[in-house]
Amino acid sequence: MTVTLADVAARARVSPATVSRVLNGNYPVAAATRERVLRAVEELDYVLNGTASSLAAATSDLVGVLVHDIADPFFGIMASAAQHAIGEGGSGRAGGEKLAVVCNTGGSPERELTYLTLLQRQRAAAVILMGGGLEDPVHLDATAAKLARMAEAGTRVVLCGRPPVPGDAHTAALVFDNRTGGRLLAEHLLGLGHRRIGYAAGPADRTTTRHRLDGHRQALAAAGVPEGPTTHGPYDRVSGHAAVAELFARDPDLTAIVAANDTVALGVCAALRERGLTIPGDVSVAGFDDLPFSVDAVPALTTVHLPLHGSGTRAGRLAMGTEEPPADGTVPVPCTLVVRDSTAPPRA
Amino acid sequence: MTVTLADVAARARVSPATVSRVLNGNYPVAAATRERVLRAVEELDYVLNGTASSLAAATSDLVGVLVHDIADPFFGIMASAAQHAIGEGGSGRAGGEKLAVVCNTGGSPERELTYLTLLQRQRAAAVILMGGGLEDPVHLDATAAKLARMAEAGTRVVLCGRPPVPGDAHTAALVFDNRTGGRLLAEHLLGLGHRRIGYAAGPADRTTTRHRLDGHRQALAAAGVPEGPTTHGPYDRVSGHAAVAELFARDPDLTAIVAANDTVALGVCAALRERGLTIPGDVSVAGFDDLPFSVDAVPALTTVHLPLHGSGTRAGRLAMGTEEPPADGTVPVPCTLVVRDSTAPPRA
DNA sequence: TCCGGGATAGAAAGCGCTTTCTGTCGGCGA
DNA sequence: TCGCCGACAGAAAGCGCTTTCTATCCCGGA
Repeated sequence: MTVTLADVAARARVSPATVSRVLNGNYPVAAATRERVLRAVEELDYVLNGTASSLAAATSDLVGVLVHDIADPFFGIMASAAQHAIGEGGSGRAGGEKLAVVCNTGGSPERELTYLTLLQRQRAAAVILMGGGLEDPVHLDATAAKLARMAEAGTRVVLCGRPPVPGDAHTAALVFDNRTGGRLLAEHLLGLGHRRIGYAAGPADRTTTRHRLDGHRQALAAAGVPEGPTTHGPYDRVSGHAAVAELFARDPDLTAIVAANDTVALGVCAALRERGLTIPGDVSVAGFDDLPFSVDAVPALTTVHLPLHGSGTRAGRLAMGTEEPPADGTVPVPCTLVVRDSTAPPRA
Repeated sequence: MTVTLADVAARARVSPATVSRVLNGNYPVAAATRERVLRAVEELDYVLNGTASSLAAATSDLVGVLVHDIADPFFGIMASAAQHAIGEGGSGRAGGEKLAVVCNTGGSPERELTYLTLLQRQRAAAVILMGGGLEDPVHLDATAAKLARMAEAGTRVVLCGRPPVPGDAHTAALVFDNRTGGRLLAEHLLGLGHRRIGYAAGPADRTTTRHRLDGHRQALAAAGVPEGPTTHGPYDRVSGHAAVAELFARDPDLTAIVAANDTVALGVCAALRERGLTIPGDVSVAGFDDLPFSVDAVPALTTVHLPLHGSGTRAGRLAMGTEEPPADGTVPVPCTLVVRDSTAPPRA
C-alpha cells in the first residue's frame, strides 16, 4: 500500500534502523550508505509516518497556538508571527520543521479546553495561548490544571497577552502592560482638557478588559476627574457602534470616547458620524492595539501601540525553546501611546 | 509515567480492548462495564495517546487549512469559518473532535509544500487550500502531484478560492467568480461615466489577480474604452499607497482607481488624500472582497462582495465529508457588487 | 604480528493503541 | 431437555517507527 520505512530499507539493502538514522541524522552513517538510502527514499517517494514516529519517539512536531479569533487582526498578527518563528526555529524531528497549528477558541473556555485536550492527545511539543483569559475562577482553574499537566508531560506552555497563572513555574508568559496603556490614553485625554470621557469597553469577564479599564480609572482618579459612563461588549465594530447611543444616553455631554480596541473605535466613529458629530471636533475617539488599519482610518486613530508582531515572534521562540524565559517566567511587554488625529482638545 | 490505556484497563478490571471500545464507541459494551471504564478514565485522568491511536487506526483527526496569511482578514474569516464547521462536524475518532489547524504559507509555494508534507506525515484526514494559486506551472505541478498522492492515500482535498487542478477527480474546489467581479466593478465605473480608470492590481503571478484583471479588461473592451494604467503589488495598504503615484504618473487624468482588494484600496485612499484629492469627488475608488472594515471606511468603499464566511463553512463541510461536492468537483461561488460612497460620476 | 577501540550497521524490543479472531455465557426455540 | 445464536469480553497480532544493545570491521599502536 503506502511505502514504509521497511520498503526503503529493503531497496537500499540496509536495515530499517539505518534508514531511520539517516532520516533523523543523529547517528553516524557512512556517506555512501546515506546516499543509497536517500536515493531509495527519493525513488520510492517515501513519506515518513509522523504518527508512528511520534509514538516511538514519544514526542511530536506539533505546536498548538490557541487564539480567540483568527479573523481578528490582533490575533492574526500575533499568530502569524509566532508561526513564522516556529517555522524558522530549527528543524523538528526527522529533519522536518515543527507544524505550528492555530486553533480558534472563539473565546470560549470550553473550546479552549477541548483544543488543549486534542493537543495533549497529540503530545504537542508546545502550546501557546494568546489573548486574555477569563476572570471566572472555575474556568481559570480547569485550564490551569490542564496546562500544568501538559507542562509536566513535557509540553512547553507559553501565555501571550494573558496573565501568568500564579505559582506556576512551568509556563512562560508575555504580559502586555494593559494597565499602563489604559492610563496613558486617559492621561492624554485629560491633558487635552477632556473631563467627560465615555468608555466602550470589551467583554466584562476578560482580564484584558479589566486591566485596561483599571489603568483608565487610575488616571482619572489621580486627576480627580469623575469616571464617565462605561459599556461592555465584544471586540467588534458593532459593539462600538451600539455603545455610542448608550454612552450618550448616560452622559449627553461626552467630549471623548475611549474604545476597547481599534476595531471597536471604528464602530464608535461610524455611530458618531451618523449622529452628525465630527471627530475630533465634537468628540475625540481613541482606540487600543494600533492595528494596521488605524493609520488609514479617517481621522487616523489615536491609540495604544502593542508590539503584536514582536510578541508573537517571542512567543514562538519561547515555545521552541530557542529563547529562554526569565527566571520568574514573566516577560513584560510595554505599551506606547500613539497620538494621531482622532483626539483633540474639547470644543468649548 | 503517563497513564496508558492498559492502566485504565487494569483499574477497571477489563481488557485493553474493552477500554478502547468504550472510548471509540463503535462496538457494543455492556452499560455496567462502560460505566466502570469511564470511572477509571476519570479517576486516572487518562488522556488518549493520539499518535498511537492514529497509528493503529491508520487515520488521524487532523485537518489542515493552508492560507497565505492569517493576519489578512480575507483568510482569517474563511479559515475561522472552516475551523468552526470542522469543529461542529461530528466527532472524530475516539469521541473527540477533529483538530483543524491553520498554517501560514506566506504565499510561498515552498512553504506550502513543506506544510503539505508535514500534514501528509501526520496522515491528515483532510486538507483545505485557501487562496489563489501561482500561475507558475512548475509549482503548480509539484503541488498538484502532492495533492494527488495525498488524495490517493485517503486525505480529502478541498480548494477554496483557487482554481481546480484540471483533470483531478479527487479534489473539490470552491471557485470565486473573480472574473465576473472584475467585470461588474468596471461596468459600474463605466456606467458612472468614467473613461480613465487605473488599476492597482495584486501580485502578477497569482490566479486571483489575473482573473480579476481579466474581467476588468473584458468590460472595458466591451465598452470600447481603452485600458488605463495598471500596477502590481502585494495585497497590502503600502502597495495601494505606492500605486497611486505610479498610476498618476502614467495617466494624470485618472478619474477612478480600482484596487486589488479593500486593504489596497485603503492605501489608495490615503495616498489620494495626501495629494489633496477628494474621494469620490476627484477620484472614485473601488475595492474587492468586502472585508468588514470597508463599510466603516471613509468614504465607505464600493467593493465586490465575496461570501467569505459562507465559503469557509462550505470548505469545512466538504473537508469533513458532511457535504458532498458536485459531480465535477467544482462549486462556483458568485460575487456581487456592493455600491457605497467611494464611487461617483467623474467631476467634469 | 596481535589487540584495543572507533566507526558503522543490524537485531529486536518496544511505543500505546486498534481490531480481528476467538471464546464464553445466558436465553430461547424446538 | 438440547443446541444455537446473539451479546459481550479477552487474546494477540500488528500499525510504522525509534533506539538500545550487539556485532562486525578495520585501523593504528605496541
